[in-house]
Amino acid sequence: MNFDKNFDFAKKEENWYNNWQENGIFKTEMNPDKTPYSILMPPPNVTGMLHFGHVLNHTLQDLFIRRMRMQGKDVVWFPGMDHAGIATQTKVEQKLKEEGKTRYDLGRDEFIERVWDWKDEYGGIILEQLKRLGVSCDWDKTLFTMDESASKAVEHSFIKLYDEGLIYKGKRIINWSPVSQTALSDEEVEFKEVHEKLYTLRYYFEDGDNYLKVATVRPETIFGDIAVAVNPNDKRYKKLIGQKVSVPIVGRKIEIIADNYADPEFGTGCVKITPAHDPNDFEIGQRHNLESINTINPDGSMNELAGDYKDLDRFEARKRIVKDLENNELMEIVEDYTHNVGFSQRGGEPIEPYLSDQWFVKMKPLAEDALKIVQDGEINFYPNHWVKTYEHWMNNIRDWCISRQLWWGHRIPVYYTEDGKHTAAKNETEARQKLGIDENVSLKQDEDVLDTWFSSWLWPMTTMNWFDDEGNITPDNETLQRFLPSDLLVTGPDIIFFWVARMVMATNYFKQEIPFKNVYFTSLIRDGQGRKLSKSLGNSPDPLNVMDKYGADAVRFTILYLAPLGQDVRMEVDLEAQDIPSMEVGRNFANKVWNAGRFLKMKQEEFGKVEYDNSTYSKTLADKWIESKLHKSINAINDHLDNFKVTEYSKTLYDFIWSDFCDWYIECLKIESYDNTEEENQQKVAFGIGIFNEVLKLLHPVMPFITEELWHLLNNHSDDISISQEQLLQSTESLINEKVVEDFNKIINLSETSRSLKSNLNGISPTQKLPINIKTNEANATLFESNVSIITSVTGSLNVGINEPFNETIISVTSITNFAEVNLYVGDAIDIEQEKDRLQKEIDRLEGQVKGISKKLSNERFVDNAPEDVVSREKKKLSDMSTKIDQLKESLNSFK
RNA sequence: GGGCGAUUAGCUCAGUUGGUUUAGAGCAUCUGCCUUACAAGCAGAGGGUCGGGAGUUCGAGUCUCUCAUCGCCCACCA
Repeated sequence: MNFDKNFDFAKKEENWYNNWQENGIFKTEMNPDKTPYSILMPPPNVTGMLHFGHVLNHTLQDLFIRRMRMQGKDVVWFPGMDHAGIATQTKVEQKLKEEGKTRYDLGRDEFIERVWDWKDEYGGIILEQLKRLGVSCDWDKTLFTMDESASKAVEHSFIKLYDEGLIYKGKRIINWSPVSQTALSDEEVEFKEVHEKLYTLRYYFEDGDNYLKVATVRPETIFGDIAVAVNPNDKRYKKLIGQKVSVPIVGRKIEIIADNYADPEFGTGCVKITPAHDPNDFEIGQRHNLESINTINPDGSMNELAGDYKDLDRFEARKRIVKDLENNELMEIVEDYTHNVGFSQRGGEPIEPYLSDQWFVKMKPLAEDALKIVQDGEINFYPNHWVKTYEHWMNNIRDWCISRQLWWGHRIPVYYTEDGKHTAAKNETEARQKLGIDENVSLKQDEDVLDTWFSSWLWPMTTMNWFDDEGNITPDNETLQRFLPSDLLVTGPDIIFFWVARMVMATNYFKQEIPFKNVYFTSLIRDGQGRKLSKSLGNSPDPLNVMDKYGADAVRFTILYLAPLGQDVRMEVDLEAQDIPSMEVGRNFANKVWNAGRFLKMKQEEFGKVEYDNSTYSKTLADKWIESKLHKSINAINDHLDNFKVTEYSKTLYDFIWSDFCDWYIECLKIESYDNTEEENQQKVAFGIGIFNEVLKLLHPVMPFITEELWHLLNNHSDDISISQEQLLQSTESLINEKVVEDFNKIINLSETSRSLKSNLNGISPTQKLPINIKTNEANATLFESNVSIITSVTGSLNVGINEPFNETIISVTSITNFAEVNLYVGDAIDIEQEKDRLQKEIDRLEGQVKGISKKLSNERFVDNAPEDVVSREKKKLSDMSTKIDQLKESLNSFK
């Protein structure tokens, strides 16, 4: 037999993936006779590397896509890649730095060319890594967010929003990254608690004797001070309003103004107002018509207005100023102070609130519909509690800063005349038309590019050919018509605002559609200490190493098995070994499946391969039982996946295959084959393989490789077809036979009872075969007689008597089940006192329970209020237990 | 400050609308097995006052309130 003892995943997984691609197994069909099903794949960053978040994410998506394909749906799953503005530009700039150059040395056009070169050479490694995982998307449809079609979509939507008044340019306080030297959106800033100092400074009045105490954490911004605010109701300062004080060191005179923003309870109740460096101060400045003085350069150093401190980094400047204030007795007090400061989510550098001209999207009008869509249940979130987070964001939405001071990205399609007139347009010609100027007037395009998410929010449309490859709008094309909205989006809750919410807005605004019907928010994967697995923490092994060790199937299975809906997953990691030991769950399971297949193949070769013929073969109890179990499992699987309960789906498969199919069905097949003719055995094995083929299909969506291999080995299929083209078995209610299940459970129960009896006896080896006798009613007796060889084998008995007269001459031990009394004839090798003790304990335990149930039943309120079936169940329990107690007492007495 | 989620065996987690004797599984532990698909396996065993308290109910791991601890998100008063 050409069948290795273990599945050679290292070789086979790669072979099968190549095979699938060569044979176009994942090609989009566009078959109008089938029901459409689509999943919107989140595009990874072009700079990205595979991490366990991707593994979970794409395993889930692939599970649903493969399953739907096997349910006869016309599936659409398109991969893509995000140009990742800042990340990519930073990568290339770092490379240039090694050559001793900056992007300014190259100029814009040449720099962008270099980025494209970089992209061609290093970009998109992650897409190759995803193939290792086995994802079955249509690679021919891969879209890059900088491709012509996607870029035209960006341009089109910008112009439309601009024309309709939803995009505007304004001078605002934005989040500035001094490292990347660009603006960031609010979502890209993370607040962290920091321990700093609170400095109380002296702002002297014009008399030169008295001073106002003003607290600040940023003394370096005094150069931008324009006023001091006090609360109008603060009695201490009421009469000072309108007076002037001088800024320490600087000496400039500023006015004391009244504003409710000043909290009398905090600090001294006086706030210095620096509109260019604080969002709240900016608003106060607007209210009071104050000037804004910017004293910091884009790189975070002080500018010429900071006098002696010019060119110092703002933090260095702070230290010096503090010292100088102290030396000049301008410092009242320095206290420890803990507060929150914004950091760049990407680079981790402190963010500078910075006054500058930027482009914004007006979000309120877009948010109204987007909120309603989710509240009305047009889009379902799994788990549902994320709706609250979504609502909160939508209700408190702020305008989105979309301009970035970068070169890599979609350049803002706005053209300016020299005198400052501007409009958004596809090109200069269109701009001239819109501005009503003639072609001699020179135009300049905006220098900035758009936030990467500005192309991402169009993804549901751009991936479906909203614009074609030549850049023409094709809103009525077949893909969009049939597959928008997508059926499912699988993503992490960390990008609910960045992406999910904005896609709802954009798709609704531009296409009057919802982008997707269901959103599955994945678990977060954490290490043994509960920390998120992340590159920056360096606490994550490379998934590729883990797959090398356990196989992609095992990793896929384990991660679904361990990742419940809405709960984070903790996995112990071994960084040194680049290992996640819990992956053994999947590996062991894969091995189990493999060996079940191996056994069936062995039997097939032993007896000869035939077609299963249900007219000649008569099914045994075990056959009917496994069929019932299979169809029940199919129902359970459907139910779980309809509700996105993937953990339960994988547990159902695991238990069915391991406990039912391997532990019981295969064992029965072995035993039954001893008494069969060869023809019967051929049919029996063909039947068993028939069941196993259905199992493989059910398992294929989560373990695509091993199931493909086994399906081919057992059925001798040629390599150009795939199990993924097969149809999943539908459950047939008539094959679910509860009587059969009940009967078979009795056999299982007999087995467990006698094994347990035996292994708890001193002096008897568990492998020793002994005679047993089963006392039971007539119906059960018939059942057991017709399955006596199975019972003999699974109970490990020498022989099995059914309702034979009790042989009192041989010492026996007894166990009482709900339907039978099992006597194990042990001879005199056992410790009788120990056995008596065991029986007495069992009697005591049961009597305790009988007492409880009797009490319950004598409670009138229980009998009157509880439903009838509950009461009768309790009554039956009571009588069953009493019978058991009697039987146990009887066997106890037999020792006396 | 506001919101969300968690707390069940040594560890990681199940536990469906309250009602099945003894609250389940995997891992780990202990005992015994190389039984001819699988030692990545098989058989058996031990281990839990379901975070604390109160309440509703005939009946609570499950519903309500409260407290505690942990995690996450949002806001950001110098």
